[in-house]
Amino acid sequence: MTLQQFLPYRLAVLADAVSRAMAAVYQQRFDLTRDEWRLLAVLGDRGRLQAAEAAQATTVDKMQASRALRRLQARGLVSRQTDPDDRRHVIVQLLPAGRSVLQQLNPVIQAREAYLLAALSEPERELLDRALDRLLQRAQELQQL
Amino acid sequence: MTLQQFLPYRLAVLADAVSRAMAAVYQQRFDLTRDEWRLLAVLGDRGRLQAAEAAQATTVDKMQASRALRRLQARGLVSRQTDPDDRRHVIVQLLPAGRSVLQQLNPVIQAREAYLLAALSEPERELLDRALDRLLQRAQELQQL
DNA sequence: TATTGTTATACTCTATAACTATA
DNA sequence: TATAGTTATAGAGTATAACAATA
Repeated sequence: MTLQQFLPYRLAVLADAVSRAMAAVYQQRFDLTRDEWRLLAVLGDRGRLQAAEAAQATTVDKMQASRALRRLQARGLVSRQTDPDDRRHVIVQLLPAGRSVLQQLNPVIQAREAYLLAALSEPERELLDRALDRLLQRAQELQQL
Repeated sequence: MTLQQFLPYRLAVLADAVSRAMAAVYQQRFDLTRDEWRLLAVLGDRGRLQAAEAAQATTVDKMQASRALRRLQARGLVSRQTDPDDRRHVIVQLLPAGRSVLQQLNPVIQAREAYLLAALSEPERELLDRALDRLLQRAQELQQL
């Protein structure tokens, strides 16, 4: 067993390095946490969502999502309103200030992603794409044992 | 920007799932943390090391490594001795009890890794191997900006 | 009785830096 | 003065479960 060749270790080291490279952008420029950024990104992409939907789409658990959304609301980046049709639901929506943050962040974030992907040829990218999906599926199967 | 297609997000989700699938093994069977397991694995592979070398090889920082190694020593899995040639150095070495833990863990851990990799063909595995290296290199470049 | 979201709490992890001893 | 390792400490993140409001 060589740790340096062990796939779980390599994935952890890579994900950590990539995550830091991205976090540096949204932390330094807008003082956002990873959860806050993910929630903003999902709201930017999919519009109004229930809190639970936003949590699921970002793989942030509902408790952390609740706190992150409250911070985003306090900063005027999103709105939170109880759904009149089912008053247990909270509808979350991006506000103009939140959209502005995304519009400033996205070019930088996407440029960094593009720089990473430029390490690979197009066929390699497609294969990586499929490999990540398949590995995730198997990892989730292992977790359920 | 779709979070679900964003490479850093996908890597984070995958690494987390894979990490949990492995941690379940060494946590439940031997009450080891991730850092403790990494240090044991490196010591099993490379024999006696200075504390700083062990930390570097596991990407665990020296402070966390110091604590993890003390816990491993308290459980009788490793020994820590000041190097007589330079009394600032601490030499860490796997003890028989530590080797026994590794011998019980490794087959299970490696079977899980093999199950993950069975999702890919041999040429795909080779490509993934190179892709992870190249992506890591670029991620580290981005971090230094 | 079940569901959505919030609150509480304890625990772990992480980051920064100060400190000790050796060189 | 620099290095290896340890200790201290505060802050962030995580996990579990209890709770209130609503259905």
